[in-house]
This record gives sequence, structure tokens and C-alpha cells, in this order.
Amino acid sequence: MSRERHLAYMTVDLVILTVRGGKLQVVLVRRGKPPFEGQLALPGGYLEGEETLDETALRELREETGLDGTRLHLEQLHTYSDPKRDPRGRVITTAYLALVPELERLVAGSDACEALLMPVDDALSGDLLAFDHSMILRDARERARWKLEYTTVAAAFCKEPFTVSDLRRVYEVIWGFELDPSNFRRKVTKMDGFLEATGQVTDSRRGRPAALYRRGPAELLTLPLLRARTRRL
Amino acid sequence: MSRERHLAYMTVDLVILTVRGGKLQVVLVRRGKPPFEGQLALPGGYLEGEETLDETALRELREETGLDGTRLHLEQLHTYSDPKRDPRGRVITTAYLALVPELERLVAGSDACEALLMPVDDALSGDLLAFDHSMILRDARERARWKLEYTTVAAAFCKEPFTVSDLRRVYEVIWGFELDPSNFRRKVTKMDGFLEATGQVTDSRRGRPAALYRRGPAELLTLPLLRARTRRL
DNA sequence: TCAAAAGTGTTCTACTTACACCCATGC
DNA sequence: GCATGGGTGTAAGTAGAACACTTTTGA
Repeated sequence: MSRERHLAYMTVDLVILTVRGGKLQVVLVRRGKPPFEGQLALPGGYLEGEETLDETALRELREETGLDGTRLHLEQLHTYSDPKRDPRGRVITTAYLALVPELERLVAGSDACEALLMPVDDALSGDLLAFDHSMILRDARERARWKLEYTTVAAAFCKEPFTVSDLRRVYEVIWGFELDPSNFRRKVTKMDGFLEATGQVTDSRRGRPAALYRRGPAELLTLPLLRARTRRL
Repeated sequence: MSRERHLAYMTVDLVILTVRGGKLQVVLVRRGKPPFEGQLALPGGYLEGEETLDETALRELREETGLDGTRLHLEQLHTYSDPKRDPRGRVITTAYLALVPELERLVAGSDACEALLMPVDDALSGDLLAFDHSMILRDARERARWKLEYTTVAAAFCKEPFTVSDLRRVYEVIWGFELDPSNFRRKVTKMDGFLEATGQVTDSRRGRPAALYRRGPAELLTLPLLRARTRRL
């Protein structure tokens, strides 16, 4: 039995998604040193000192984008451990998913010489990304789609305050089809805790001004599904 | 800047859940050596050699229960990285969730002197478990409840072939309330790909014999939710 | 024949869908 | 006025909840 207890390097990779120009986009960096020098990759870095992975993710997010992850949707996705995933040796990475409303600045990190925003579809076409980052990005997009279906995270893509149409456009971009504006509005406004009215309206450029909302406290979209006869046992 | 790249030991901890005696139960081991000697803990072990975490989880599951994880529901849950979570030093663990229909045998692992099944509620009352395993178990139960709501994993708790009532009892135990048998049956049988009829029936002990089913190929429970006007963009 | 569990039918209600229509603004 | 997007009303269809009722077995 080769019962060697393996010491491994731990890294965190970030999938930072945003909606821009009618497309779901991801933050990528061009690697400034080997391995995969010059290729595109997800931003990330080593776990340092006494950090938790969450803290590493927050630090990397700040270094890369200047954003404060504590006020954003930032969640752990999955841990990737294929021994061949990094040619340098045993490097295990935990991927985090960040959903951000906008990106004011993109800051190049220490081992990146360039940070950029790219449509997810483009990033996944061909074999563009370093390491196993194509797989990670695919998993992240799946998770985002799934979460939109069952939770209120779509609002995490909207800069507050936002309109019902802003929110609807997020769903349309990520799901790839149009939603009926009137029915969509009824559903999200009637759902308890999804949206909070600010009382303000947009100063419209075209058409009637739209009411402005903030994110509400609700996180899950409730649905009856298999439930019936909800008598407590 | 203390930019030391941290080497860490990686472990895998298993949350093996099953439904027995009308309760959700979890497999625990009594630790045979320090730290936390004599206390209860989730079964787990070190990542070894060139294993992936998935392979470690499969190996541990087989060692602990004799079960073949490739034929069960086994999924990665979350990675826990608090630097103080293990008094021995920096040990990062990835938790896996296994849903099993039954446990024929429980095999004590190398650093465990005893493996046992315990109701999840009991395991979480007080501060029974070693390390951060109470938190892991709580997270696992949350994930299981959530997955029952949106996927067909409930069937993973049922030994094939099973009846609609067997399946319903799983939901009732995990959600904590009764479901209407007739409406439940209609929903799960009408849902495409959830159940596959075997054509067989139980040899009933009481009442009319029940039709027997196998798990179908479907994994997600489809629901319209926010969707309307599904015209492709 | 009775009890018990499986399974079907039926009514009422609530929600979804599709779409007509009104509202408020800029030009 | 007219175009544009915001927002409401509503009729038809669908799906869930509740529960009465039938079926099939063991005792």
C-alpha cells in the first residue's frame, strides 16, 4: 500500500461573470509566465499564510477587479484535483463563482500582465484557456444557469438601483430566449422579498420612466413542486 | 507581504446518508487515535499518491461501507479550509455527500475502531462530532433537502426495485411532513424519466400489491418558474 | 367481511400564458 | 402626434390540492 499522505499546493481560481453588451462575459488574464505563458486563464492565486479559501478568493477578487466580494455574490463552486491538471506538479484548485454588476476597473495581478473581459461563449470555443480552466468555466456557467432558475441571484448582476427590465435582460441573456415583459414583471414583483421598491424612477431616455428597485432579502424562489398536504409530521 | 505558498494536507470526509427507521441517518466512526480520540467523526482519510479527490472518496466509501460509489449518488459538497479546523496543522478537507439505499455492512477503517449509523438530528445535537464535522453535516443535510426539491435524487435512497410509497417516505422523512399519496403518485409517475415501471409488483404483506419501479434517466425536475414566452433569441 | 394499502376520478382553485390595452415620456 | 418602452387587465388553459371512491390483497 502506497499510503503516502500527499502534501499539495492549494490555489483559488475565480470565475467572475458579468452581463455586458447583451452577453454573459468572464474576466480572464493573459498569463505572464510559464506554464501556459501568454495563454488566457481564469484569475487566481495561491492560498497564503493562514488564509481560508474564502479569504483567498476575496483577496484575489480585490486584486483583480478592485471589487469587494463581501458585498457581491461570491460562492465556492468545486475543487479540482486531477494530478495532471498543472504541469508543475500537485496543485489542487478551488474554483469560486463571482457574479458582478459591472467592472469599473480591471487590475492586472502579479503573474498576469493583462486582464480582460470576454464573452463566455468565445472563451469556451476552441481550446483557448490554460490548465483545466475551460472545464471550470463550463461548470461555472452551468451553476449560474441553475441558480438563476431556483434562486434570486440574477439580481446580483444588476447595479442598484435597477429596473424590472434590467433584471429581465439578465435572464434573457443567460437563458438565451426572450421572456414576456408583463408576465415577468408580475412574477418578480409579486414574489415576496425578491425586489424592494425604492420609490424612484429612471429619467427615461425613451418611453415611460421605469420604477427602480433594490435587491430584497429573499434568496430562494419558493415553488410547490412535489409538495402537497403540508401537514407537519 | 508574507506571500508563502502554502503546502497543505488534503483529506476527504464523507457524509453517507441513508433513510432507516423513518429517520435520516448518517454513518459515523469513533476515532481510534488523536486528535479527538474516542469522539465521533465523519469517515474520511488522506488524499494519497496520484489520486483525485473523487477517487479518494470512492476508496473511502468502499473501505467504510463496502459500497461501490460509481453506482450510487456521490457528489462533491464543499471544501473546508479554516486553518484552525485541525489541531495537527494545515489540513484542508473536501466533503462528499453519498446517498445510499441501505448499508449491508459497516467496516471500520484504519484509524477508526468502530463505524455506526446514527440519526442526523442526534448527531447534530450537542457538540458530538470531532473537528468541524457538525458544520459539514449540517451543510450536507441542507444540500440533500435542496436537491430533493429540485432533482430526482430522492430515488437514490431507494433500493431497486422500489414502490411509489417507498419514494414518498423518503420525501416525508427528509422534509418532515406528510405528502398526499395520490397526488404524489400522479406527479412522480407523470414526470418523464423519473420512474421506469418494471411490470412487477410487490408480494404485499398488507393491502393491494404495489407496482415496482426503477430509477429513470431524468435528473432534474423541470419547472416553468420565471419562464414564459419561450421564443429563442 | 374487514382492514389496509394501492391507485383513479373529480371538483375547486390558483396560477400561467398570451395578448390587448393604457400610461408616460422624448422628439 | 407618434414611437417607445413601462405597466395593468383579462380570458383561456393548465396544474395543484383535497378528498371521495374503487381495487386488490391478507387475515
